[in-house]
Amino acid sequence: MPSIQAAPPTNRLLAALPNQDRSRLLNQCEIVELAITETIYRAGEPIPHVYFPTGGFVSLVMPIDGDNNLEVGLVGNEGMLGVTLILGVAAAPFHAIVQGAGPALRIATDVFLKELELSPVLLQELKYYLYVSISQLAQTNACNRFHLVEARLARWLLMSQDRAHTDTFHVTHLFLAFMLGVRRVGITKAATSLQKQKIIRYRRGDITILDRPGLEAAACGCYRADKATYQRILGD
Amino acid sequence: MPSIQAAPPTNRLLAALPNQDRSRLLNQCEIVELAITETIYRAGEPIPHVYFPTGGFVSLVMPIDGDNNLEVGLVGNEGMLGVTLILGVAAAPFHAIVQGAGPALRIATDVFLKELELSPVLLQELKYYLYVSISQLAQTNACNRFHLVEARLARWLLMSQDRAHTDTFHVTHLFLAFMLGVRRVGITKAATSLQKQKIIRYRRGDITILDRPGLEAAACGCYRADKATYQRILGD
DNA sequence: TCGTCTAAGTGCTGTAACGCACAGACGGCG
DNA sequence: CGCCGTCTGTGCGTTACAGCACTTAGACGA
Repeated sequence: MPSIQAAPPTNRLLAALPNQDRSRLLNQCEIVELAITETIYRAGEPIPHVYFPTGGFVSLVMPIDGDNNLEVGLVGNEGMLGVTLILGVAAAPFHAIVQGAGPALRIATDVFLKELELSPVLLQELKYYLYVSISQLAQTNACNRFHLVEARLARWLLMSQDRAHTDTFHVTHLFLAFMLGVRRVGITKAATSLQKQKIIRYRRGDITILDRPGLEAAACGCYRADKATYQRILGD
Repeated sequence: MPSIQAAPPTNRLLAALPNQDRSRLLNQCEIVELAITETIYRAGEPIPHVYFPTGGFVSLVMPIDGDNNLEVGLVGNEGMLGVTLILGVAAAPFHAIVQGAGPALRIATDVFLKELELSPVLLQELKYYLYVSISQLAQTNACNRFHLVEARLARWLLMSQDRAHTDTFHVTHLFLAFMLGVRRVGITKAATSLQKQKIIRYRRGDITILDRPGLEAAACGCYRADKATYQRILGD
């Protein structure tokens, strides 16, 4: 494992499979590099491939009223893109937009569906993952309603750090505003506050997390709640 | 208490099944009366029965921070309670609280799971329903973020009317505030505005819808979007 | 070296919604 | 009948965020 820094070269869903199922699935995969801002799925359109991110991570974005967007989920090496295929629907429910560059394993949809039939363990695991995703969707819903921008920003940074496996990543205030459904200035205010507390440092789109415990304290409980749900359903 | 004389005696999911599957399922069902404010599931706790409402309807409520709650879904005779069981998880993801009194068909969880294995058509239909529920969860998320209380109240009234199958139902401002995650006074303002436009009339908890087209105009596009999604995935 | 671009900071005003307090209004019940 | 609890209406100050405009600061290429 030629790991640079902390980035594990694996996807957690795949890692949990029995050896035989995993190697059969891996044989069908190709490694692709996710490019930042790349749109992988568009809401309502067919899903051509599923992805198991290993290094990159991807936002799930719900469009509304034509001109607004809201991030409703984040997928990294703990999850997969296209899990709703197990429900027998070809169309993606949301946009999927690459948020952090990095590798992913990719499989064509029809091949994936055949593999699902061959591996009950894989199917059950993905059902669990879908359940976790549903719970987190509802958690995010309530979070957006009740929590302040600063706490939500802190939560977003924690989730991104978990998926980026690095302390520094590139994301502008404008893009964060887009993701969290607030104005850019709202992000500027919240980020400035976090910076004054020496929790983060940023410079022209490069954000560095300086004080992870401080960030966890600044975030709302939703971050811990999400992790707990994942652990409860998918933990080993 | 609203009368349910207009309620069709059927559940749409069950109605769509082939005769043989439906009658086998119905044989295992018992008819129960859902009482208003009754809690059917608590988030995180096991699901003892699944329900197919025929006349009553039920709110799905996400608890957050211990003292707040947010409605994330509404289930009437177009859906079912406990659909996440098809993912192999015993625990309910949200609270389920009866919103409109009326009958429902009920089956014990273990019996239901056995029926699922016997009826692939039932399973596929519930997968579709779960997909629709996920889409609506995201829709509600974005709606809560971007739309004003009055539009969201209008949407809620439309959804409730669809599920109550009557123009009048009982719900106080306080309860609406609880459901929509706003203060009671916010509901009072929005409801007063709708009443001044002669779209609704209410009196001590009894709300009557006077002008359904007007209500649809006052609601945000999320109402239509939800219906379109249901129709696209589950329509005949 | 200079113009241009993009990211970020600042200041202003407007408004949706909150928190609270209190007043009327109706209905059930002793 | 009168009391009380529930439901609704209203007002006032506060907060969080929106919308808009403008400035500052690096980055970069001609």
